[in-house]
Amino acid sequence: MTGKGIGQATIRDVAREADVSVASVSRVFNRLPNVRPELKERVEQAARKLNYVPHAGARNLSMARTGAIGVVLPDLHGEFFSEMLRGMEREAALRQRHLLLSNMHLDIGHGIEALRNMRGRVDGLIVMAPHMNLDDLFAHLPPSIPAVLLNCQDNGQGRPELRVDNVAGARAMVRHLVDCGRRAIVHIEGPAGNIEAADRSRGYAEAMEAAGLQPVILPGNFDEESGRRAVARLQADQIDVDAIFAANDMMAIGALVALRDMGVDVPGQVAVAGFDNIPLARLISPGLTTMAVDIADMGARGINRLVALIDGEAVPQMELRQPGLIIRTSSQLSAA
Amino acid sequence: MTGKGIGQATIRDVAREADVSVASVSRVFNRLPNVRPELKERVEQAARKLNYVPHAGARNLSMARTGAIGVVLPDLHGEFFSEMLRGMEREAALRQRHLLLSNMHLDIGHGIEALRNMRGRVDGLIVMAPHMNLDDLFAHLPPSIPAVLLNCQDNGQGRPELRVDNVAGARAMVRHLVDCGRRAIVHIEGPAGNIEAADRSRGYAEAMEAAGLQPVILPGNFDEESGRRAVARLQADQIDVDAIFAANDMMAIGALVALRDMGVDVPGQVAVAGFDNIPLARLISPGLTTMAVDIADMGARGINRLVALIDGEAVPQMELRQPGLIIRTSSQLSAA
DNA sequence: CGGTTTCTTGTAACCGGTTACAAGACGGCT
DNA sequence: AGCCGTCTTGTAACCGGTTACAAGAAACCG
Repeated sequence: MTGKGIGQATIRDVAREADVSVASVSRVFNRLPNVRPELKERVEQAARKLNYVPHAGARNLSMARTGAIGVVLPDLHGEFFSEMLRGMEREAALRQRHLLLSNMHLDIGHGIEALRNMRGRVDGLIVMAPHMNLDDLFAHLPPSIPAVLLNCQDNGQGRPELRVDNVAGARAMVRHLVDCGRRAIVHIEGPAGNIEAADRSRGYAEAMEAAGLQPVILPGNFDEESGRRAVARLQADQIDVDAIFAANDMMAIGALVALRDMGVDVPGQVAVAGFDNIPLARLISPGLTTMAVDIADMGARGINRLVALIDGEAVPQMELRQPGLIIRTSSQLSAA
Repeated sequence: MTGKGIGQATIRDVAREADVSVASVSRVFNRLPNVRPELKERVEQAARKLNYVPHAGARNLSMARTGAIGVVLPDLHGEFFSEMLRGMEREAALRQRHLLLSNMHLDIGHGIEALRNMRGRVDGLIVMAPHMNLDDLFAHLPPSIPAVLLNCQDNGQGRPELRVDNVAGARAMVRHLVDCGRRAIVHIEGPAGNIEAADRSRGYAEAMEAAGLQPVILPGNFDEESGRRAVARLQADQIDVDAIFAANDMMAIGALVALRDMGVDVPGQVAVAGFDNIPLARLISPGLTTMAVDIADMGARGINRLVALIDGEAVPQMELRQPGLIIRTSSQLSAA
């Protein structure tokens, strides 16, 4: 035996110490009403003496309920995910649930393994996987585990879903930029295969066409650095531009910083806009115009739905949330 | 019976289906070598047919090991915690561990309950509680559960600890500001009762005294708004100031924004400095001078230590990490 | 061919709780 | 006193895995 100590007291130890049955100890700890005060006192004393703490794992097994929720995210970089997690945590704490983190690093085989590992560990799953096909993902999972999907691609499993209307949001942003007098509006796209990126790109293209303007799309992958690179590319290729609409705020900020370094005036010469309204968007200078998705709230609602689902209540199959335009300095009217 | 479905297949179902014993099924799933290929094939086929996924909870109970690590944080606001969490997640994934989140909202009674709830759910704990007395916290917990403390107050429990040398960092920052020619250096403090805030405040006061300068301390509580308020207070009270050293970056940024709104030139009239080097510090304009703590790395090392501890290896009792000065535009030499 | 070793497989106890069920204690009633 | 209902308490099965141990089969040996 290692030096790990004598192991912790179990419910049977307490029962022996208090000279009662395990059932009684269980009743005391679960605050069931039908237990004589004198006996209750004896049990509590014994538990204190042995420094007994109930073993949650054993409890979970016998009750077939863990009180935990599995959160499967593609990544943890940036404020987007931390905001989402914050919202989830708030709601979960409110409902006496824990959050079990698991990120699936792009690779689907790994993702499936991650999901299977959750069985018996959590009561339900929140899955945010804008970058992968969910049919593949859920195919290897028993269908009875409750799950709520956040910003995922279409799925045939009929699971409840929360989504942001990215197409409409992107359209609205283009219209705003046009209203500000911009014409040469360039879009920096998100990573390939990401459904949110694709939707925003589509909204952009549609709105540009509707306005009779020529769409110009540069590649990106949602991080600051790719926003920077896009601007460098614009300069190198001498592309005419009076507005940049990035598919998310981090890229917009990268673009902003790059433009600042190049001495280009924002919004004087070029307007910049993003998407998500991460906390940073308000703090950066100039303030970043963006489409507000209440990220934390979305996470919270996801948890909310999932808990309802776990408790067997009916939940709406799908909710499409409309993002709202937040106008800040970075898209002020151009001198006209 | 509710409409929850017929429940999932268990190891016994698979055993029956494949006409073998549960032990054999277990051996197949745990990849033990001593099982005849033909039998292995039969088990795998049965498992596929029943869509069997092992129940992690049951496994954990019988092996007395969960593969999960409990992370107890005081809050989830702001980039500091999300960076820390990101670092932890990275390291945990590397070591095939899950993270179970739990934040203790300031209240110690609640905190104790949160810790107790972790027994049987996790193999060990990472505790970051700069704002509460750990003796109280751990007194109600069996001492045998492994735990690593991050930036905590002194504790008599002799648990491994990781800490940032906040006093030295604050001193270094004051010296830097003095070197830049600043004399009227005001400190915006963190919340009362927070050990990190107290240490930074102490470092500030010591360094000011050493430089023969008069310390001036304003209250704050680590959020942006309190940085803003401190600046308003400075203006209202007509306090003479040519540098503001906030106890963390978020307050420094609040101060920066407030000064910007007031038309005060940074760093021309007033230098601003923070502490932590959150990602935002680099992006804001002017760039924020700050003390760099590699937050994500610290989280990762915490996990690393904890895993070693769980595995019964020896780990150093305490590590004091030195933060590094990052000079950005917000503290450029004043015109002299 | 019998004895020993090695490999495969199954039986049943165990992890630490919960809980259905039964039995005993007690009080109130006729 | 006898009967019944209510309240308290204990016994033992169960949740779904792992694993010590034993037994049977196969291989190897002299």
